[in-house]
Amino acid sequence: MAETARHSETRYGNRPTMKDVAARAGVGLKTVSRVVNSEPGVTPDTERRVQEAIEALGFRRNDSARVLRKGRTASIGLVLEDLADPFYGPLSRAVEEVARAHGALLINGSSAEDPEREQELALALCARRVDGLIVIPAGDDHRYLEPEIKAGVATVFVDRPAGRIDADMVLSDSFGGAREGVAHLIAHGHRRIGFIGDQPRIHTATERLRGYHAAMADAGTRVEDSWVSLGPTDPDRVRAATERMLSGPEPVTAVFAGNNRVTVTVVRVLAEQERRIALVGFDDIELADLLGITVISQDAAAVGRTAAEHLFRRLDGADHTPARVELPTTLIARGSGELPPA
Amino acid sequence: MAETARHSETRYGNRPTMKDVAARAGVGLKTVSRVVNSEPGVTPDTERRVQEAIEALGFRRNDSARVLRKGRTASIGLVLEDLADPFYGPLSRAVEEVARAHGALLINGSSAEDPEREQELALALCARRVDGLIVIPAGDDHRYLEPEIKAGVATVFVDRPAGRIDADMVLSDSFGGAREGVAHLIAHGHRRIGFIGDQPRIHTATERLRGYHAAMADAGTRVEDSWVSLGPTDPDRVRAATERMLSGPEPVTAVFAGNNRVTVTVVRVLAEQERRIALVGFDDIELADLLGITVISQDAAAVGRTAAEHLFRRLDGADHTPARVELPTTLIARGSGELPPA
DNA sequence: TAGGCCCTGGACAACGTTGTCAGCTGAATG
DNA sequence: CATTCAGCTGACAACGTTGTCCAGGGCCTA
Repeated sequence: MAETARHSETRYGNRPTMKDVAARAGVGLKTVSRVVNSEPGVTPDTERRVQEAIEALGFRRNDSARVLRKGRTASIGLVLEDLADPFYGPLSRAVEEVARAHGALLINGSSAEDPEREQELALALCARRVDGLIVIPAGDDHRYLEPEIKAGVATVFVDRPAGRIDADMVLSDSFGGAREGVAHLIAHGHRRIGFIGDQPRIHTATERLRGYHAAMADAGTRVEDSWVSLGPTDPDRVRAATERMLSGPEPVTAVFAGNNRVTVTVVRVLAEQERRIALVGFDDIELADLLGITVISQDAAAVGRTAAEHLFRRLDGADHTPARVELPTTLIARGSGELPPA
Repeated sequence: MAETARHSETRYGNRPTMKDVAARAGVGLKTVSRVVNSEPGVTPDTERRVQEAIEALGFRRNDSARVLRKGRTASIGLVLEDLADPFYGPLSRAVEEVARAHGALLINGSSAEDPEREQELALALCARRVDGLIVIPAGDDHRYLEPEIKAGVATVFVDRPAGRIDADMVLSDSFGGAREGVAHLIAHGHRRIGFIGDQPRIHTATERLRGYHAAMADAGTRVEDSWVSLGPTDPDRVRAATERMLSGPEPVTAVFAGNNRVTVTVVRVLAEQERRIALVGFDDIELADLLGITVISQDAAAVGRTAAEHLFRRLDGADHTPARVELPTTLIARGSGELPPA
């Protein structure tokens, strides 16, 4: 007896279906479908009757059934690292705007920099049959997406390259940006320059480190091991790393911060110092202008927009070979990067 | 002839179905279903054969069909104002975490403060049959959601109250927070205090204004019309409003900023002034500690978490009457709010 | 007035999955 | 050796929608 009760409660409160609407309006099922989809071939009078029935019953089309029938979901998935990160907010929003322009919804999730969670999320989105997928890689092996891509899920990797798979990518010029930033410090007289970046398994982290080394090499400047620190970007570690560089036998006179989270912490630590230490950070930050922080800026919104547009171009049938787009960065001088060595 | 070609290309690259897997593994359809859902009653040997077929064909379950059959989508919708706003990032992330803990995906969209777009989005999510809906209202009439709520979509309104409908809400104490912030300024000797807030149709904006008036009245302090400015929070308008208050016949000595966007712009304008103007802002901001900005902080993550937990409690069957939760705010003194009148 | 055409409306199958139920096999039991 | 039972397995319907196709009726024309 509990059987039937449970049943009727479970499936979303017994929502009315087109069949119910049809019955109430005294028309055929298909006619309701035509009205709901604004298809031609329905008399104004019939349409009115159907609309009234829809109104009265509180009917709403079940898109799951629609998707099942049509094959397209009009939705795309976005797997990013952390929705709460100020870099990804604008990126996500830009993707959403493009999706909206194409009549698609956005489903997104955060991987929290965990490769397993990235995979889990991406595959869950594929199971929902998103038309396309934008992934900010946490892991470095994306072969698990091969069947999906082959099956037609338009996929674009963003911010970091895909691993062991040939696919579309939209990246920022991490190497060039870091190189320019460090060269900027060198140009202002610095030689002992620290680098604090993210974990080495993250591509952008190693690219930026590579840029650092390139700039130092360009200037014929030696690099001490103790000036470089890669690892998780939680405040505690970054703080410790910064303080270590500032207090060693050969203390640095400038720091290059590998991303926005690092920059924020480094700024705090530097504010506590007596010496004025120069700083250039990768990624712009809100209010950085007021704090006078010199940054290498990458346009998160542009990255997201580019990726999404690329994705929809793919969906619209263009099946050129996988493309790799690299967007330039901009150095914005605001003071902290122009301080002379102390 | 193009007919068949178009057809076969359209539906997502002819993905394999359970039927295909069954055929390849030489088993029945239902057995594949059992394996995919880890249901009991399958011989290890059979399971292996099925797994191999799945592997070989690159099969992935079609969740649309599953949803159609089962009635639950294991996903919730979040309609917010702007994903790129630093207040909503953490909120969204908190919702996501709770959803994840309940095995649900998050679909979200930005209303851009447009009531029509809010409705469009919310209803689109309902058509996808999300199990629950979290809405940060842009409009002030949510009767359009009545049939959905009646049909079983667990709905929670956040940050601002629902309009003309009885539903669950999770709010911050805008009135109390603003009152405390303004009282703080008064306690530090200010009498001519400006208020810059969002458009009056936004509930939190008027609540905060009410708090401002309450604090001023508490102190028996007169309020000039020219000290109050409500409107869109784009930098240009806020800048103009701020400059007007600072240059009138009775210039203010302190400003209360109605939200984070306003605060950011006001900080910029104040930095250009010769006089030191006191400031308290509603919402905390990244790096506000370094800039010494005193704020009324509301915990965005806590708001999101509370709302999501409430939603899932609803889904789990608790059908108490609609609840209204109000979360407290915290004043964080950092210097800008403690400046004496100039 | 008869014939043909267009316009509207409806019956039916199909989308890919899961729930129900019945059949089959092999082992355990009388 | 017959019978029962349990454990696997598969056939079939159903979920709610849309595409296909056909029927009926009104209107125009010859």
